[in-house]
Amino acid sequence: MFDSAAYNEPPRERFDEARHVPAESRGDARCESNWGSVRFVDLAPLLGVALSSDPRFADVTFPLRRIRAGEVLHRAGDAFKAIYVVRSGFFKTVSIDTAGAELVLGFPMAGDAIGLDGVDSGRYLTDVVALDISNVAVIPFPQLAQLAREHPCVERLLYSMFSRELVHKHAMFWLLGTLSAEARIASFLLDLSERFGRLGYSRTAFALRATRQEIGSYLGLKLETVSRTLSAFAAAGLVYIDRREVTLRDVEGLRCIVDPARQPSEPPRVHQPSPRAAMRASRSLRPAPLAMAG
Amino acid sequence: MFDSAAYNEPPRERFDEARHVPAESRGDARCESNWGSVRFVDLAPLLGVALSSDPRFADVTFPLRRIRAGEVLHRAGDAFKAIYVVRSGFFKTVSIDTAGAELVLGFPMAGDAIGLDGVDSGRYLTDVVALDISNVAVIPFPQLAQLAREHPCVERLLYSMFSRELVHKHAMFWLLGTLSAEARIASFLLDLSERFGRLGYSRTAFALRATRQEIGSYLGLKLETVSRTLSAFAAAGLVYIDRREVTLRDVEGLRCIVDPARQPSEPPRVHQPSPRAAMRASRSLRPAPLAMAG
DNA sequence: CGGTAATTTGATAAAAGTCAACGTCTGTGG
DNA sequence: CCACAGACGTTGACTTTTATCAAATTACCG
Repeated sequence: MFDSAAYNEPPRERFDEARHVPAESRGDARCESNWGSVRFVDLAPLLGVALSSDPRFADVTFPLRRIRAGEVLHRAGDAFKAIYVVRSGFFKTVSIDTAGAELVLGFPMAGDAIGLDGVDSGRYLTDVVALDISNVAVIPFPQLAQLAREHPCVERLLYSMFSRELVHKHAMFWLLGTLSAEARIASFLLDLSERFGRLGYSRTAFALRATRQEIGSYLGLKLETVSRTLSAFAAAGLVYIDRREVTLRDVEGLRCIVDPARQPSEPPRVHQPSPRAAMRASRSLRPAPLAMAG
Repeated sequence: MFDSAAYNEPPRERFDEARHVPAESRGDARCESNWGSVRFVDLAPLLGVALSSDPRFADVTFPLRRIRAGEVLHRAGDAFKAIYVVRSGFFKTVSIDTAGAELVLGFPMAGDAIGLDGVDSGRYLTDVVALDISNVAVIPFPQLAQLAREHPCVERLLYSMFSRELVHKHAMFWLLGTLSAEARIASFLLDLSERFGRLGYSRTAFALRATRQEIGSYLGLKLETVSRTLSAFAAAGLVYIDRREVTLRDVEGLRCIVDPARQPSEPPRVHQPSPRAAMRASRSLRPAPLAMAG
């Protein structure tokens, strides 16, 4: 029913074989010798927390795992053994419903934790697929739980990871429950901008790793609506779009689309109509702007 | 902007005064002597978990708090000191956005935990308002965290509470991202039915404690759409509705509306058209059934 | 290079929102 | 006890938004 089946195919095995890693080891931590490891204390800053300087942490390391675009980090139903902390790259988290339709739940990137949804049942609830070459730290959950029992700072780290899920939940309720298609997409672009910026990348020029369909699934929209809205944003001068490359040209304008109450403020350079006026204009490329409301 | 302001008003204080509880004590645990307490081991079954028979649990009790309809359990920004486990009653969890609009995030009822969203930041992120007279156990979080460190079963309880939030998150993504208004409302009714049933109440007759507006906010719909859809369900014979009293007359039919792939199966008693056909018919009470698609 | 997936765009239909009016319940105070 | 105010709910007419269907174009992978 879905044409993105390629993502769900097992990746070609010959690379794994070439590295003398049995295919079955995908999904667990045995591949550590291949891709090195990272010290816990070095991982913590990425997660936005500080670990105490307790010397016992000096020895704690976690294996790294490299994932190529299209490969699966874990699937729904796999045994939950570890959570993953993304060090680089880009993923999609998806759930396949009873009818086989794919629902994108999130786009984890560097600094995000993956796999917490398996803690309770002992099985992951989602598929996680890399959309770009990625690198993750594999954190065996029993080990993390033990560290959390012994160290208040790790306990707080664990709570913080859960908490981010709840913050994301609230943000998405708001997005899906109250925003128009335009506002959802503006919000999505601003969110990516913020996240890339926090990681040290450009806040205004970045690549969408996801297809229009994946973006639409995440935002509760159809792919055509995503495409049209991006085109309209481009026509309004808010962004420049070249396929999956995005350049934000008027961040404040995008913010105004998310929150109409916001003052349009002065545009970045040359004279322009307000972002919302420009959107209205570019929208009515269609028939005629008969904007005389009763 | 919102007419449900009454819920956000502080409840009349004279009752509190009559009980010699200062108004400031709403929101913390000082009122324990008024409403008794509950042993942890007696609370656990409600949460769907078993506690070990460790004798150290025998002494652990938590204070109870009674909340009347319209009263606030906690507000966004309040200091996070405790989580609450609902023993009886019905709440709404709401977030107020920058424009002052209210967004309903959930309807906690018996067995649900409230307040986990404060764990990370030390402040609750939401307002929680009782929609019915309710009774909650107040679980000071530092105490729970300590128990979790010492007892694996409490640790798992804590993970389980977070996990339920994630399951709810996925379910709501799916609801808000992929379902029509009809399917959302059918899904909502079935969810309430299931939750009431699990608590030992009727699965087919219950009261909506929330207004149409609150239900709509939760489901990402306008109150008129909620009202219309409930009326259409009633016209199709799927439910009987009297104001906030709901009787489910065709649970299987509601399931078919949520998941059209499902076989309509034989209707409960007398001959009826398929639920979806009935819905189509009752919908086109409006102009005429000109159903000749090109 | 060729085939497939991804994207864009248009025309149209369906869904849900908006605005408006009216009905109904409830609790309060005369 | 009844009248009334205000919140809640229902329904209709109409508009706007988004989905659907279709077709053409472009990019990417092998």
